[in-house]
Amino acid sequence: MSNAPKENTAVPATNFIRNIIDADLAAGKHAQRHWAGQPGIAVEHVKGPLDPAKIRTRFPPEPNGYLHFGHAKSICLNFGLARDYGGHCHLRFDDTNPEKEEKEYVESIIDSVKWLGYSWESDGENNLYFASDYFDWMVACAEYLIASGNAYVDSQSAEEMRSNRGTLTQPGLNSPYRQRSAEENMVLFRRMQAGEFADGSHILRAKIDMASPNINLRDPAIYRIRHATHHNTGSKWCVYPMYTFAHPIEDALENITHSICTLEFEDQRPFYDWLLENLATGGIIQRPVPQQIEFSRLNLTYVVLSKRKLIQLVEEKHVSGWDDPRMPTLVGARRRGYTPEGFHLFAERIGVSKSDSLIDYVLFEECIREVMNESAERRVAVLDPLKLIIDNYPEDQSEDCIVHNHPFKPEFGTRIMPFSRELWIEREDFMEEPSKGYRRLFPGNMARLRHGFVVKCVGCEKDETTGNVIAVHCEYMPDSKSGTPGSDNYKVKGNLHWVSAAHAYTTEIRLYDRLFSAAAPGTGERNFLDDLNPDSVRSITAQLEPELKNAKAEERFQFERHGYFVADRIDSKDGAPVFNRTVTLKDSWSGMSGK
RNA sequence: UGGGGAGUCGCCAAGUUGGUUAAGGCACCGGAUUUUGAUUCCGGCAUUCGAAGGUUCGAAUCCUUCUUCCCCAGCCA
Repeated sequence: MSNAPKENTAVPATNFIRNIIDADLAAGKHAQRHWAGQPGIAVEHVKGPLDPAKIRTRFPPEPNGYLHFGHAKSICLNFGLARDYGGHCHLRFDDTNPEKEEKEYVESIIDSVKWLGYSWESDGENNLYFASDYFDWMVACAEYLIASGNAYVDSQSAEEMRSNRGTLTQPGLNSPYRQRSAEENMVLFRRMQAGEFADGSHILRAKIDMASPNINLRDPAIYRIRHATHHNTGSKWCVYPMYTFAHPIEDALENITHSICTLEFEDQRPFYDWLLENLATGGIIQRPVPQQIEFSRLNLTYVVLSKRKLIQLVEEKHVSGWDDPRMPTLVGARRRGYTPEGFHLFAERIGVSKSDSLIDYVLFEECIREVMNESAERRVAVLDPLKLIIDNYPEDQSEDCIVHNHPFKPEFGTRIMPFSRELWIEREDFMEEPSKGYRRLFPGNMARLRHGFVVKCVGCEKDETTGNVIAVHCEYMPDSKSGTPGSDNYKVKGNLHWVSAAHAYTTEIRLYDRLFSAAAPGTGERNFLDDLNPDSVRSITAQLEPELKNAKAEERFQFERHGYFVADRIDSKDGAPVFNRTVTLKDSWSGMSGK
């Protein structure tokens, strides 16, 4: 088998984040951090040995929805960096808002990260964390800020705060409560914690600069009152930290070295640094403090990734659910048949940068094909069946054809396909009046029934009323059987796939196409729903080779000349699989349809 | 008219202390092989780095001006 792909000799991908890490490592920036074996404040960590992890990154989803392709980019980045640099990547649930988060999402996120092939357990560490487990420390940090005069309790209403924040071009106004003493602030914050106040009546703010040109520095809210039940802490707390405040502390407690997030948090970085510098000065956390690094989020053509829009697709039933194979969620991708390895390749190929990008979906599809071309066994499926009758083949006879499971991987073995007088072939593989360049079946032409015999087309039968072709007739060449001596004496251009009608496994196949027909759904004034592709799924009844009856849920195959398919993990039964088309094969023949 | 970012081939993206003909991938276009019109292979594909000036023997890399796009005024993350 000579056409195996050559080894990938491409230079390893580099990017600005790797450059930063390379420089940090060369400078020994993080070499002196201690690690207590678990997250903690400085006094805990210093008791531990030097951190064995060269770097620590983290993937910090809020458990308020399902993971999508954008998260996959971040997951591959963070876990990939940790793997490549001898570090650890933590999976951390950023669950600081009790009203939006649910356990259901936690489970799904864990499943999806595992499915992508990553683990937060290694070297005796289990780095799965919940920000909500740090609430005691966060309160302590807040109280330190109060004690050091860097935070105060504001008693303005949300509306007053907003109007006093100023605008993009005008500075804000100091709150009338800004000058409260540290003692008074401490008492008030303790009473907030004790549940003495109603939601919204008071709020803890960092005391920075109401005139800052960076609005995030205009005394940002850091702790709010929320009388709500939290998925993890139940009703233990009635005050919850804001992301702005919580995230840097989570990173510091976990010894994160490189805190990688998306571009919209860039304006947040000065506060990130301000907070951590304060806490390090107070001896609460170790130095050096974590560094926030921002990269551009993933945008894909023909796809929407905003949570709001995905929810709308599900709730308004434009799709069957979060795991609909057309959804850009990871649960959807899994059902569709996309592979973790495909995501890895994709993440590697798209790279990481700070420029806003819109990646062509075909790039993703090509990654999937590339992975599946290597790994998927080949099978035969006739999607649009037309009867082929071999006139000179005995009616009551059948014979075995031995077929390789993979064209360039002999180790994948062989299987048997029964051949008989009546076969199913693809309707588009016959043309009574062939178009230019057509090399399949037409009266007088010879073609090979792949893995079987060469046949010569002798005519067709038509429905008398509709004029549709209902059967094609051929004569076969008994000495042309694939794998037998002399079979190559027949030089034919056309190669068609087929399934013995008497032996076929008849089942449902779902042909998926892109969910949206516009490259950028909902651009401008358009509603993204107006760009929904009306033909994004088509369910058909197909004739498959008998071997496919034994396919297990989630088994992937290449259906030759069609594409890659997966046995649906939800709807397949033992001995009765149904298939989803993951992606078509590339096709440079313009006459081929069915895409 | 505030602040923070980004503009290198159709789509991504290397390059960043200025130094020979501007990596690589995807797409695309040839051509070879092929019992998948798939795969594989071979070849082609930016005199130019948002624009205009300037510095220099020499600039995508430095300076100036201009321009386009993205983000920020939640007690969301």
